[in-house]
Amino acid sequence: MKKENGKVSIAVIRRLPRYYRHLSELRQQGAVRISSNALGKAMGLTASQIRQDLFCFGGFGQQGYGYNVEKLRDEIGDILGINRGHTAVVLGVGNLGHALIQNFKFGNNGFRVEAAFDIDDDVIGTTVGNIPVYSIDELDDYLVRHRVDVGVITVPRNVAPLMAERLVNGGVKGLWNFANVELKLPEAEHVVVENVHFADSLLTLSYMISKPENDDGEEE
Amino acid sequence: MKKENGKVSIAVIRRLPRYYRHLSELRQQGAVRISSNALGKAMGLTASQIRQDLFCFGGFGQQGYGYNVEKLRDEIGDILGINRGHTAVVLGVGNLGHALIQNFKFGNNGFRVEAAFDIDDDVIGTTVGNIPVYSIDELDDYLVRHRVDVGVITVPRNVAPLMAERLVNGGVKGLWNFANVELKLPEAEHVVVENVHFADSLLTLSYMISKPENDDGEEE
DNA sequence: TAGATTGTTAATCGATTAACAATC
DNA sequence: TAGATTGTTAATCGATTAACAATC
Repeated sequence: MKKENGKVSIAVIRRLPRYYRHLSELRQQGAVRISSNALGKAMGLTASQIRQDLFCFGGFGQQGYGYNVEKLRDEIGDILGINRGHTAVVLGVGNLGHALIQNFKFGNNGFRVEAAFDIDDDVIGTTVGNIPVYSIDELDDYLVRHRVDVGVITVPRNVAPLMAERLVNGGVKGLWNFANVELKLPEAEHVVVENVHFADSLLTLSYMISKPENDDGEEE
Repeated sequence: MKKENGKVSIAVIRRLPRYYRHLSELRQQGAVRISSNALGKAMGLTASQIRQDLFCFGGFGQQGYGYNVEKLRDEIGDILGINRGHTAVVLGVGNLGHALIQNFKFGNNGFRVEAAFDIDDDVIGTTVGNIPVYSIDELDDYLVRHRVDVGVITVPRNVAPLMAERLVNGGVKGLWNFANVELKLPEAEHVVVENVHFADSLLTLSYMISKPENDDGEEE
């Protein structure tokens, strides 16, 4: 029943986490089944798009019934790789690194953070939310001895490219980049970069609140 | 020469901050002119797309020459609303709110953060990076007395919707939402929400590093 | 069975790319 | 002038939406 042959477009992939989130909420609210129509209404998508998206991975529903909330959620979680025991390390335990380690639920997304690295002697040797903080000097050695899937980059932008390179050389599969630079990787290494560009996000918002020259509604 | 009539698509808009960032870097490196071809190569886009994107807003280049780096940067900054003196307040001075206020360069993106709000008595009355922290109880009153364009939501997800509502009722034009929920606003209020969903981002990365069943390259 | 809703193909729409005349 | 590169229209490609037979 599975398909998953033809490359799935990035647009579809980026909707999967949203499906997952909504289905998780529905499940918590005790919903057992949902139709593509109802899910679409809740998420602001067309039912057609949802069915088309899921069709990329095979059929998870049942005609005349709809989708089982829990089953669909779990299937999507599986597709997203939530059950693969992914590991991560955090580079840079400044404000942002700290915030991520302490507040962000890596576990909910299938990741285990196993170590953090910094240059600041004041934090090296401490733990942040149970995660040990090592000197950045130990990074390369650490990567040799541990399988790390993702490096989280929360260092200042000027050192980000260097850190990226070391992570890639150490064999990580992906970079989660919070530094406001486009990382160019050592070629041909086949490492995926996912950027979280705060500035781009805020500027997009800036554009959207700026558009109407006259601030009184009345458009379209 | 300007156009800007037909709705500009969201895909184009989300590329504008990237253009702005790249042009800023080029300018810093001393570049004076650039062709759509060279810019495209640097950014991983086609020259055609760049010209088409800019065409949405009118012509900023010169045939046979290309684009003046500084002029184009400034024009795009203008389009993005960087010179409108936007103001913002931050709701929630936990790890993330703290990190944003201290590390994120709001000013570079045309925003002035004027206040922060929290429920914790330990931070109320203090300042974080020169920004005063008020009690959340004072929010509504504050919004009456100050023009605030954007509310930055870094509170726990369970209180985020309530905060959003209060901000919207207080007259903000946009919400920059870091809480991992889809905010549904009081209808018809015409407020823009820009989400920064860490979880969605990480799960997308998770998908991309999970795909090949066999971990040895060999794809194409 | 009748009703509902999916899986899946076909039609439409929009975004990207190509092409080229205009012009610096 | 000749060369370069844009502005802008046309062609292509891909993503979304519509339609409907399959089937629970």
